[in-house]
Amino acid sequence: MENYHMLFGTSTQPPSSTTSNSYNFLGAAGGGTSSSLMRDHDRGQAGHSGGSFFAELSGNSNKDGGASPPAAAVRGDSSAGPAAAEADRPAVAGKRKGEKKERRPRYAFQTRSQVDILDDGYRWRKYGQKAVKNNKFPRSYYRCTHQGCNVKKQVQRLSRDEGVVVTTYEGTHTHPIEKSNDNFEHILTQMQIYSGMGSNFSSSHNMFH
DNA sequence: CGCTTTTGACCAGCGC
DNA sequence: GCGCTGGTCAAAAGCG
Repeated sequence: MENYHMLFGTSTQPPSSTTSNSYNFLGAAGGGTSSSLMRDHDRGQAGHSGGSFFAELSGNSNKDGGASPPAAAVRGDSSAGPAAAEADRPAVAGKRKGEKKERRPRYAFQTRSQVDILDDGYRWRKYGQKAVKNNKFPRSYYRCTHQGCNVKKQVQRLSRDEGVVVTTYEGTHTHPIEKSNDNFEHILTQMQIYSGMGSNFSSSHNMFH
């Protein structure tokens, strides 16, 4: 798993190692103020234009900065649900406890694959699926089944390139991999990364070997 | 029998 | 203020 972590990076390591297409893990390095991550942005346009895809993924942990990010994220809490609703269903007010916005690094990368589910050695449980506006393919939400491991992952296939799957990891695993990541390593080799210039990525050649 | 997937509904943030 | 979009939950179904 070491390598895993290393690859994803921590952004601290500038990709100076090689100018050639390195992995496009958008490291976190948020500006502190958690701007809404890829909210509207061009999103679908991934095809061309500047390398940044997901723009900045939040992740900075500077809580000490004072300006704590809007904790509003935690839904639930009072939920202010009208009494009526309560009768029907306890609403979603499941988690009252604010998770504390622990720094949750996000790493996104793209792969060329026929299947959405890449076996990275961890066990994931799907907890949702939603159709996004610009993509005809739905986005799937996964969560690591390991207890205490809050890592989430979302997988989405680009409509413009059905062969491209965008995977976004959120958080870091606090437990060892269950399976040999040998397989995952293999996947890494096929990771495509096109940092924006269309010409470059094409060199990916097939991964079906 | 246990776990995973599926699916609809709900909720919060943002844009208009 | 309303509507849209995205993210999550939870109940039920499905599969090994």
